Amino acid sequence: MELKTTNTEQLILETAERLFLERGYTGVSCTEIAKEAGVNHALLHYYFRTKEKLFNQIFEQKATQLLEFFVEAFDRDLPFFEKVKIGIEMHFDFLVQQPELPLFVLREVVQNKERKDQIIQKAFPVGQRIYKIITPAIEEEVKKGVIRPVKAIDLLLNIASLNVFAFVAVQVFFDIKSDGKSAAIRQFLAQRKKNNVETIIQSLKI
Amino acid sequence: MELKTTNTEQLILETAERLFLERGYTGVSCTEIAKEAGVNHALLHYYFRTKEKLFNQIFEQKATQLLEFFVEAFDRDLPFFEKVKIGIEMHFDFLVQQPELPLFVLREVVQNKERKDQIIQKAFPVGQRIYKIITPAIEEEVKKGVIRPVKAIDLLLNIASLNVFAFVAVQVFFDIKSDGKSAAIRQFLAQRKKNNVETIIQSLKI
Amino acid sequence: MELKTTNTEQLILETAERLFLERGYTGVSCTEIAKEAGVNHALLHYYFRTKEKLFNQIFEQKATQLLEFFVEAFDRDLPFFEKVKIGIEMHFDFLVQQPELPLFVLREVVQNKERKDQIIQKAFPVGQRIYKIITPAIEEEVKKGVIRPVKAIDLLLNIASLNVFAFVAVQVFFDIKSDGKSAAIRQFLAQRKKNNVETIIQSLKI
Amino acid sequence: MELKTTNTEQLILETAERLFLERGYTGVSCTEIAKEAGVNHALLHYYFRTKEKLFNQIFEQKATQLLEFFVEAFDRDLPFFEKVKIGIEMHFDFLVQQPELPLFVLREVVQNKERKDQIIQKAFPVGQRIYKIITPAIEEEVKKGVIRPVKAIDLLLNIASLNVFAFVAVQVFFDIKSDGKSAAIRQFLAQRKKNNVETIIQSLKI
DNA sequence: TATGAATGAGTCTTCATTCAT
DNA sequence: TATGAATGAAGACTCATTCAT
Repeated sequence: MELKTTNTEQLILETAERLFLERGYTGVSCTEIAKEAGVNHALLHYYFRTKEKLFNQIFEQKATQLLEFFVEAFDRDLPFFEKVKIGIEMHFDFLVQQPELPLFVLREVVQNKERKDQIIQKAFPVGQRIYKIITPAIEEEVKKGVIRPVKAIDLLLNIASLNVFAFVAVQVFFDIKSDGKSAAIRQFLAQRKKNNVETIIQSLKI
Repeated sequence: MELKTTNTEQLILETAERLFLERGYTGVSCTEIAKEAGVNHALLHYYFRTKEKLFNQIFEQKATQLLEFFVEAFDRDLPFFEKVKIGIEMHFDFLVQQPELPLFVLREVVQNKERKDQIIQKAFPVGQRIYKIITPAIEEEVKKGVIRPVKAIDLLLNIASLNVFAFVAVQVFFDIKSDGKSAAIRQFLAQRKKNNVETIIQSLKI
Repeated sequence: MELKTTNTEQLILETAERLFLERGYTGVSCTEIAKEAGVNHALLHYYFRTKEKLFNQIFEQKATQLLEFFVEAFDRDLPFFEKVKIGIEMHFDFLVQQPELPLFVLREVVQNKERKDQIIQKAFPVGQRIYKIITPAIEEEVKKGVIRPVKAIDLLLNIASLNVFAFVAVQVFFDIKSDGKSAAIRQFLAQRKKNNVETIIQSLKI
Repeated sequence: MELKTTNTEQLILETAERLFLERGYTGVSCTEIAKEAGVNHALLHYYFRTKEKLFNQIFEQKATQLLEFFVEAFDRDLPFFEKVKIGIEMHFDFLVQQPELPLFVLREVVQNKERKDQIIQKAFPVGQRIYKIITPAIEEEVKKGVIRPVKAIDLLLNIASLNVFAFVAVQVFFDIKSDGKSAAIRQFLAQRKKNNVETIIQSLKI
């Protein structure tokens, strides 16, 4: 809704986003954000009032992205196995762009009651939408005898587990900051992507 | 070696463990630990010198537990599918005891280079041990034509993904602290445990 | 270069100078400096970052003053005995303005290796300059048969000893802070000034 | 008067003396003294009650030594010039044994009103004794026409200045702790000792 | 005599925030 | 819009001291 964001405001926001994603709310100070962005640290409060408000703005955006993209990935009119395959791959590719995203959201959700409530409220409609997409699709395939009966929630959690954990693992095993997009990382992720699709597809078959 | 740890020292350690598991290194202050434990905060430095040392003591123990138990779970002389099933279940049950453990370790590993290196060093031998257990078991089954060819690392990551993520999800969806072991949580976890075993087993079949 | 120093910054600096001169680095706390200056003690760190940096700024200035003035005192184109007499008197008069200076510098130099190295580096060129002024002057007088042969370094140390010690003694025997410039102190110093000139001059004669 | 001092008490005392001489009252902590002495730091309070009391005990002893030895040096039945020469040399040799002593005493006296009063009280009778030794000796020589008229107090301060300052200078120019008794230090001190005697003697002559 | 445990006060320093300009 | 100055609260940590054993 906020149509006009100054360059400076945007700069602060981007810097804060980068640092918060790296080290979380408590791990970053306002002074550091300001210094990194090259602005006076009083300015940060001029634009965002408090650290909490600045953080929440970023957090809300990021959490929303994470959730909504999960739905989008599966919201396609395709044959069932295609839908699942494409969905997993799209979700995975989305995370490639922002590998720090899932752990960032999880970390903060778990640490802060308010944010947990906030995200659950947001997750509920998202969950319903995706549920409505996946449930009938599963039922149809089960009726056709192509897949074994599974609950939609389990399937979705399985996908989320495998995809998200790939990026958590990447952050544990590799130095994402300095390695950037090294060949080793790319290879590891490619393998996990392929594995995740196969694992889910295979696990559904009778 | 340190056979005698005072009651007070133990009390501080336990309090610190609880708080650190909840909110991480940067999210907890020494003053808070001391207050929560009901002791003077100088005492905390008397026993542990620095916050870092206190934290590391806890972190190392927790990370070791997490890693070693994963191996133990699969280090059993059983038929392949049994080994996998029992392994997943044991690992899952272990996490039930300490649902905050995986996110705690992941959080700190990702945030702190030193701790990442520390845990990778520790993870390496553990990884090798489990790899030696699983690889020949897989090969044998593949030869028998019972399972499709999969890499051990992929299988293990799949298991870790599904099990760990169940507890991350629990922390997101439920209020672990106050709910304690509510029926809803128990039910959710029971369902995920069953699902995880089935998903992995099914995904292996040809 | 820094032309503008706030009133407050200057106030802190002056208060710190006064207290450090009185009681040395370890004898004064940041809190005390702030309280004495009537400012919040966070402000002290806002301007100077650390106690060490604040102290060093003062110390360097004071040590430089002390050294450079010693040279200046003797850097005059005068007949030998005049040069010595005027030099001693100028140096003495300089110390009258800042009686705490020599003991302050000596105290910190002896207590802190880093500062010792720092001052020795600074003292070296100063020493050379004054050496070049005094040595030929002595040699000439010796050749004329007016004074006995002495080493420049000994003459200079003798002067420094007598002058500096007068102010150390003043601090021991009198209460410089409350007495301020009492008659007793003035008289004592006048007598020492006269004595120092006579002692040095007499000691040079054949 | 305290006849029995335990080994441990003595050990603490010696350690404290060494550290206090090096870095002064505020520069040393009780914990450090105890650690250095290898004893529990509560023991230090068992023996000496407070840091202040421990320090004062050492300070008083050291200050007394410093003062009394000055008298002793000149309290000899010798011809005037011999008395002065021997006195300077004895005093100088005494300081060789404890080069840190004068600066230590001066530092603490200046920093602490109580200790200043304490030492002045002690210095008074000492001063009188030495005054009574030197004054008539000077008068006699003046009468004989051998020396120019000087005040006893000036002569004594001159001697103290030259001798003490030699050891202050040694601490500034050399690294007394690591160099120990290096050749360079020995040479410097030998030269100063010779210079001090000559300077004083020459300065007295008509 | 000796020590481990405990503490209140104090150390330096950083924090998020406010305000006048 | 932007900043330098200012502050109270909190950060980790050390201090001298006490006390029970």
